[in-house]
Amino acid sequence: MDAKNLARVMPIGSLSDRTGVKVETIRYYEQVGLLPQPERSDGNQRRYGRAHVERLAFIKHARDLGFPIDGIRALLRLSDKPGMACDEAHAISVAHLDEVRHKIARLRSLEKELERIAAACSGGVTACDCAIIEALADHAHCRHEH
Amino acid sequence: MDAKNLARVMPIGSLSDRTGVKVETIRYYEQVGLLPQPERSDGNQRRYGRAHVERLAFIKHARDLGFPIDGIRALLRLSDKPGMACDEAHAISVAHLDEVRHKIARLRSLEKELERIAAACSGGVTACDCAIIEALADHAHCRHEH
DNA sequence: CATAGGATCTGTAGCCACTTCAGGTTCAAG
DNA sequence: CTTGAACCTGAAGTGGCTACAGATCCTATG
Repeated sequence: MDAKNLARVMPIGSLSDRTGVKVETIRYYEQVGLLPQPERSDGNQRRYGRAHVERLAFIKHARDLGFPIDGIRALLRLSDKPGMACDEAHAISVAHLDEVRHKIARLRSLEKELERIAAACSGGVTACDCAIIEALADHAHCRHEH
Repeated sequence: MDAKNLARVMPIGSLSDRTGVKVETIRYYEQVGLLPQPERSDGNQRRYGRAHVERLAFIKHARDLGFPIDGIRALLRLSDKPGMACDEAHAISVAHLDEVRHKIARLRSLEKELERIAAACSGGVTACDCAIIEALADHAHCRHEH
């Protein structure tokens, strides 16, 4: 019974518990227009329903996947008026995927460079003076672009 | 001759050109204590020398490698008093390398998930209603953790 | 039914690492 | 000497929250 009641007129803390999104973040999402303003209790506290849970779960999932707020706003707009939406949703996702791949590529070249730099000096005080700092001081030492 | 003169009493724009760091960013680095305050012209404009070029190049290189400002501050402190520094520099670099590797791992699992989601709907208007939006709405569909 | 204390409210400031802007001053070429 | 590019300061904006202060509300217990 409790669960059902909660589903109808949840306060913000319960919504937070259900979705794993912090209370402050929920208020932030409302402020920036991702979540619609919910009804309020007599004492002016937010009361959420099932629709809010679903929408916030959608937002959280997309954020976890790294979509920026603006991208999510676009996806939500599409999901509100379904039908024609597919092409556009696909484009947004593919663009995001592209970005993720670029980030991966970039980080991998950083990884290689950092490995090289860190290996140059294994940490003994005597051996270097200091290879890491020297490597950072002179870009010409690098074997990879960044 | 011009190059040598520039090397002695460069204005901020030339320092920017030489290092590839934007003018505003240079002033920002000064403000947060990464770059020492340079001498000023009679008209109160910054004049930089060779030492600044080197230090700024170090900073830029480290930033390009993704070191946070605080890490760079630490590395610079070490490079100022050489000798004992190596252990610490090594620790900072290895910690950073670790972080980079974590980011890569995380991004790779996002990549997989986005690939799956984007492939579910190839973009044709007719076929889906819409698989992407559905996938985002329900975390339970996911094949990977995130 | 009173009260205690946890949950919620608003509004503001802080985080990182810059970027942008407004409104002024200085410098160097012609 | 004039023009216009470069430079100056200080404040505000960016994204995506997080943290706080000080007030109010809600509900479980005595």
